[in-house]
Amino acid sequence: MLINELSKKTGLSIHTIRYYENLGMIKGLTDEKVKSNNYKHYNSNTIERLEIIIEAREVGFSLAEIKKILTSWFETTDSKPETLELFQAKIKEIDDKMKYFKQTKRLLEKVCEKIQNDD
Amino acid sequence: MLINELSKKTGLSIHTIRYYENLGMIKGLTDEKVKSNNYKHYNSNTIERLEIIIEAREVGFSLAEIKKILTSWFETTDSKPETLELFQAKIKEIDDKMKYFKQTKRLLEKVCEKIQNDD
DNA sequence: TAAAAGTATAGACTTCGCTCTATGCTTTAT
DNA sequence: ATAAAGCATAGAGCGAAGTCTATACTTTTA
Repeated sequence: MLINELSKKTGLSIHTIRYYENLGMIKGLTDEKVKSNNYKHYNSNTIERLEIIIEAREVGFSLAEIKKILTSWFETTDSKPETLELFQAKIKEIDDKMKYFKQTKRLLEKVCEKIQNDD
Repeated sequence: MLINELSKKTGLSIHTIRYYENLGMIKGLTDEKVKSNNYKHYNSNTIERLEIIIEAREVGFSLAEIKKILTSWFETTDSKPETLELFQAKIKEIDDKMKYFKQTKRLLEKVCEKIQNDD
């Protein structure tokens, strides 16, 4: 599929997809058989990768961090202990953030109660 | 307490604290009795506010949004329905983000398993 | 009393993550 | 065959959230 279809399937703008491609987070391939253009083709793996990007950026991970996650998940075969440690640290980060989420949610709920009781 | 102490108690840099003060998210008071300087004094309420800021920015809320939360929590007495709706929407946002958190956490756990099994 | 450290204000600079514009080539539609 | 739409690259611009620097005054310390 070409970039337009990819954009529609993921909900990301064409500009954003190209931005991620420039950062090396996804990769389209130009069809060797067609030499008249250099249009890039994307496959279902690209969609998978973009969905992971969307999820992880919601969590607040930087694009650089997300790139590492993608590499370890899709490309790397070696099992470096430091990579393992990195991701274990990320899991801990998520758990920590969950705490902030729960606290902030509770605060917002209290704010709502306060507003409703001020009638 | 002066800004240096506030910085140490919250872990935020003096620059960041001043930045938040310029945005109107916190407010220090100059001691009227001391006219020779205009040093600002902060109290425990400022610490509370900064702790809320730290929590909520982890959640991904913008400083403008956080400012609204602070105002509703500490200052406002009126109960506008649109404010209530705003915060209810924010609570929903948090719930949605929680889903992404769980998915990303699961992915990271799988990445860790993959690394460990590749031995 | 002189030096060092703390405080305030203003504004420049930086990074991140887009977003948009210009230009030019290719393909599709009429 | 011409116009419209799609694709690519390069680079400019932007808003958010800091971060840093310069300058000047005040307070503390030696």
